[in-house]
Amino acid sequence: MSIHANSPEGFCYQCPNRHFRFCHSLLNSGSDEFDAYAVKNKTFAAKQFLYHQGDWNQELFVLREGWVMLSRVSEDGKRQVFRSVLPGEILGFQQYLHERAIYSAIALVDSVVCKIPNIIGLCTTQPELALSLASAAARDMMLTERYLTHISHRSARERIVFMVLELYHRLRQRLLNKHYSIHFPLKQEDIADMLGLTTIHVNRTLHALKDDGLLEIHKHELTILDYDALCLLVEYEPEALVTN
Amino acid sequence: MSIHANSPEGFCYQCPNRHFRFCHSLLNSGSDEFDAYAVKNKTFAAKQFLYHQGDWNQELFVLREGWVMLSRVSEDGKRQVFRSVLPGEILGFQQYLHERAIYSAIALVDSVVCKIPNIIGLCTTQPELALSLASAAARDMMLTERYLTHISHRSARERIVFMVLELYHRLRQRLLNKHYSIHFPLKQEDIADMLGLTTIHVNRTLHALKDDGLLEIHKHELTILDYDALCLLVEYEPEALVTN
DNA sequence: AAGAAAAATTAACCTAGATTAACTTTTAAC
DNA sequence: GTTAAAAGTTAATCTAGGTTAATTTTTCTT
Repeated sequence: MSIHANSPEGFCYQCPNRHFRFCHSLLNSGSDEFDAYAVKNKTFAAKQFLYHQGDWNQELFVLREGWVMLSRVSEDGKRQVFRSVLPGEILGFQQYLHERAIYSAIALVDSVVCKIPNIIGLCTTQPELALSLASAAARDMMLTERYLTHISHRSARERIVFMVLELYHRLRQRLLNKHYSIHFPLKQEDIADMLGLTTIHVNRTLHALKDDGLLEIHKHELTILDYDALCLLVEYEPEALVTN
Repeated sequence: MSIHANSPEGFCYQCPNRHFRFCHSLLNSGSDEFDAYAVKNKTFAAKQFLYHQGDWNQELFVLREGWVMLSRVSEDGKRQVFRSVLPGEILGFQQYLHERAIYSAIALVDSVVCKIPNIIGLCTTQPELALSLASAAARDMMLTERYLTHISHRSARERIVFMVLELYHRLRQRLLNKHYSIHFPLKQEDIADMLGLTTIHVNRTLHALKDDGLLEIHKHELTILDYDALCLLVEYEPEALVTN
């Protein structure tokens, strides 16, 4: 007997992400096929890996709370950080194409993820769910394409500003900002590996940005000091960030 | 009365892409809901735009033959080339998220595209189709993420070699190579705008690659002269390129 | 609270690739 | 087949960001 996930007994009932498209699709399926009790939620401590590159992992996760970073270490030891996964976003879908994960997922802060069992099976009976999966994939695609644009053609300063603005807006969509501040667990080395810079140059540039009164990172807290100036600097269009 | 798309009368019947996942899903739906005659195929001459950035376009295309390039011009006039769309690949799904196209699609050679009408409606009744759409999105995502890795952390030479190897493998999957050669319509300026380099430096680097006996571009034909050396140079793993 | 490890910072120097400016070859148009 | 425009080529100079190396600060451990 399955309990409807929308009922107060359901684990999803009080989840702040329940209105985002993918969760919404899961919960509001016409039938009772989706059982919120079947969602195994799991807590990962900071610095714990959800999975490693090369793992044979076939699970789809939704990040309920926390901050997960996707990165890959290449043969020559260099590390590429792909992107951050923020609350309400999906991870692990890539493995349905490759049998093995091409990157590792690490929790940067204590995080809670929901493992969605048998997503393919659910999609088979719920086309709307499959479409929201496609939609989530397309959104991630867009984020990544935007990164590519802003990273391959821009200066170090612009790269950093772009990254900051994007994370800020994604968190603000989830109401996870405090005015112009966000909790920011990325180390300078993470920023460097994400943007293709050296930690030394990231450090230099962050200081310059602070001196110019644009933004500041202090004790894992990032504060935007001059929002308009930052948007102007990188032609940032917040509206391009669709909600999912 | 709809004619089953798999029948010899169907436009798809003799399409070389019919076995790729998305087309396969369209054609092999249990029902007769998908009518291959409903597919409007359209020819675009070289240099013609399929759509422009900013267009309000809600159509999903499959590229039947040719070569389409996705690019965007930013406020300051710089152009970013996102990627090439090759035969059998999908384009236009991005617009289901944004109402407007964030980039332009231009045919680099004479191209034929199939416009899939009412894809959302079809997905509603055919979950398998929605899943293959999600799968295609995830594949494109992976291509783009791979680009990101290989572009943001690598030298000009490595960037170019990576791009070449990837295009070569994608075309080879479609049997569109001639031994180690492919038809290559990208101009040096396109390569530069794709990789975040200047045309001058692309030129220099291409000459160096030719002098080193690695690869050669001549009259829109690209020839890989030393496949193994190229793969070694960028740690290229062809198997990472899933078929879709 | 002390010690060790991780992260951030600073400075000196160096190189890959940008910039500027011609010039040549190829392609397209009439 | 001529001409104009586009694409490709070459060289000289310059700079953003990399490299190396050392120091300081912060964060974990016990």
